[in-house]
Amino acid sequence: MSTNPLLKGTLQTIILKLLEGNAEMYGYEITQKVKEVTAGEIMLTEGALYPALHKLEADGFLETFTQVVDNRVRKYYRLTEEGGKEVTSKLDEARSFIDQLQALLNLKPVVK
Amino acid sequence: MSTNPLLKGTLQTIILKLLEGNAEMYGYEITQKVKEVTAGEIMLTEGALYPALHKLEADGFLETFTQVVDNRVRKYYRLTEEGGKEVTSKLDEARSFIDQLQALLNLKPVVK
DNA sequence: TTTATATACATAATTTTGTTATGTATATAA
DNA sequence: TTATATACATAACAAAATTATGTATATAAA
Repeated sequence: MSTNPLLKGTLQTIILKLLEGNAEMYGYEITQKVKEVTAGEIMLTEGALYPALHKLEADGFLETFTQVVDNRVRKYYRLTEEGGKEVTSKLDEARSFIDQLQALLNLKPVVK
Repeated sequence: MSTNPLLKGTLQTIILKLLEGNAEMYGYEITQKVKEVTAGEIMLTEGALYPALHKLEADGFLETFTQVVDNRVRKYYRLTEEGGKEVTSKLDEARSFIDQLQALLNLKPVVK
């Protein structure tokens, strides 16, 4: 898997948002979902994804449980209550940052 | 000065774009312009800005000249021809990334 | 007058957060 | 039996920030 350098700083937000819309997801599923939604343009690397999931769990934003499917272990993640609040907060930040960035780069779409 | 963690990866693009619209700018001027355009929400740190300018120059995208104003030295930067092409390329990347990110975060504004 | 703030540059130490590489293990299609 | 997909994890490394520090001048405030 390969990634975009612009991803920096947004990975946690992406994970949290996906888990807001999906109740529970496992790591590999997250990589596939991101690939699907972005038509293959954003591919999460495992070296970035798993440490990010571990950190979100350590921070109390995610909780986990495992399940064996086809003799393979899946580790499912879901939002904690704290995590639910964090989604809102991170989304606000992302929204604001995208606005400012578009202003700086003159990419602001003209509202008709 | 303080910054947004989301800035990661976009600083060079911001610098290049500002220099596309301004012919020549010096470092401090860039920090002020960014602050102004983003209503103080994005503040470039000197520890990020100056190394970024030096790198863009080393890469051949910017050229410099100095000027003394009020007994203080200013180092002006302007785009090289190579730099001009790089702006287009970086902007395309940024545009695409913002699109994908908005899709993932469900922030896509509804087109009316 | 001396102190804080603004202007103007630069760099070193550190931290964050990625990429790349490697490892383990099972299932399935070629 | 070999490659690819599924599924996790971590170590070595690199990029790109933050934070801290340093130099120096101009100007407004205490």
